[in-house]
Amino acid sequence: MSPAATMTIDDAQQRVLASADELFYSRGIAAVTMSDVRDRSGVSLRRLYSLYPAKKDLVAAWLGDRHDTWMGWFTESVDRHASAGTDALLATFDVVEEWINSPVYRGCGFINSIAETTEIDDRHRMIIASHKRDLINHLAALATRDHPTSPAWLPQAIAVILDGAFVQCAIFKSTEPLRAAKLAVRQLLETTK
Amino acid sequence: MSPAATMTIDDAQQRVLASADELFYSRGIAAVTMSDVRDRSGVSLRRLYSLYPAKKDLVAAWLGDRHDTWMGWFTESVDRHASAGTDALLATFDVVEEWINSPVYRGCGFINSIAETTEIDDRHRMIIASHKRDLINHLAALATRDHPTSPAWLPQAIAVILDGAFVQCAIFKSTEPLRAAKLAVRQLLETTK
DNA sequence: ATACAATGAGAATGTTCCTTCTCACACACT
DNA sequence: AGTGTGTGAGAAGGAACATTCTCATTGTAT
Repeated sequence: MSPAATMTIDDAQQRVLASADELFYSRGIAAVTMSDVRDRSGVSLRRLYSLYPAKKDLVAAWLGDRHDTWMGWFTESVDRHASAGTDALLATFDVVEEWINSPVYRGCGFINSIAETTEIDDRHRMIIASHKRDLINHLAALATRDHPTSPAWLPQAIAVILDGAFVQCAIFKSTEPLRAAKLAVRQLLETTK
Repeated sequence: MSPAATMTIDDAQQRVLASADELFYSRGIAAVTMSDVRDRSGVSLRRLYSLYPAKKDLVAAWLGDRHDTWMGWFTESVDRHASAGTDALLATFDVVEEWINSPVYRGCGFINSIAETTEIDDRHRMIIASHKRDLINHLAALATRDHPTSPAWLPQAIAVILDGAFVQCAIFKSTEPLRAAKLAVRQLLETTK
C-alpha cells in the first residue's frame, strides 16, 4: 500500500518548498526553471510534477508558504522587540532592518512577484493581496493595543511606508530609505499619541 | 545618399518608443515580444533591430524615455497644483491620484521592471535608481523652497511613501492606500512646519 | 529608363523552457 | 526468489521567442 520511496511525500514537499523559496525569492520566478528546483531539492521532475501539476501550482504553494513563514517571523520578531520595551509599531522598522541588512535581501517577494506578469495569474494575485491585507490587519491590531487614540488611517499608512522602504532599499541597495521611513513614523506616533 | 524610407528614422524611433511604452508598461517587459512592438509601431523587425540592436537596448531606451516623460509630467503637474495654492509636497498626492485613477494604471513602471530579473541588467538598474534619485531630489527642492525648516529626512520619507502607495494601489486596485499616505504626509508637514 | 542600396515581410535558425514519456531499477509483499 | 507498482534519470515533444536571413520591392540618383 505505501509507495516505495527514497523520500516520503512530506519530506519531498518540504524540500521542494524550501528550494523554491531560495530560488524564487533570490532570482525571481521566470528565472527559475523546474529543473533548477529539481537540482536544488533533489526531488525528481516526475515527483515534482506529481506534487505540483504545473509550475504555476508550485508558485502558488510557494507564495502561500512564504506568507506563513514571513508573517510568522515578522509578528514574532515584533513581539520580541516590543516586549523588550520598544514601541511595537516602531519596532517593525528594527525588525525589517535586520532583514534588509541580510545579504539575501532582494526586496519583498510578493511585490516582486506581482510584476512578473508572464508567471502570475489571478490566483497568485489574490494570495499577494491577502498577504498585504494581513500585514495591515496586524499593524492595526498593534495600533489598537498600543496607540488607541491614533487615527484610523495610521496602520494603512505604516504599511505603505514599509512597502515603500522594501522597494527603495532594494533599488538603492541601502537602508537609508528605511531610516528616513522610521523617523517619519516616529514623528507620526509622537504627534498622534 | 538619403535612404529610401517610408518613414524617417526619427519618425520610426518615436513610434517605436511610444509603442514600447504602451506595451512594456501595461504588460511588463517579458510579456512583450519584439514582434508585438513591430505590430503596434508599424516599424519592421529589420528596422527595429537597426535602431536597437537587441531587446535590452530597446528596454534601456524605453526606461530613459519614460523617466523623461514621467518626471516632466510629474514636475509640471505639481507646479500647476502648487501655483493653484496647494502645498507643493501635498500636491504630489493629488497629482499621483489622477494617474492611479486612470484605467491604464499598473503601478510604477520602474518598480515593476526591476523585478523582471530575466529582462533587466545592471545598465537598466542604474537608470531605475537614477529615476528614483531624481524624484527624491525634486522633492528635496520643493521642501527647501516651501518647508525650509523641515527635517532633512523628509524628502526621502515622502519618496518612500509615494513608492509604497504606487505599489499598494496596484496590489489592491484601490486608491485607499494613497489616501492614507496623504493623510500621513499632511500630518508630517503640519508637525514639522 | 536603369542600376544600386536600403527596406519590408516574414521565413528560418537556434535556444530555452515546461511538460510528458521511456526505460531500467528498487522496494513491498507474497 | 518472483512479481508488480512506483520512482529516478534524463531524453523527447512542443511552444515561444530573440535574432538573423532571404528575396522581392521601392525609392533615388544618374
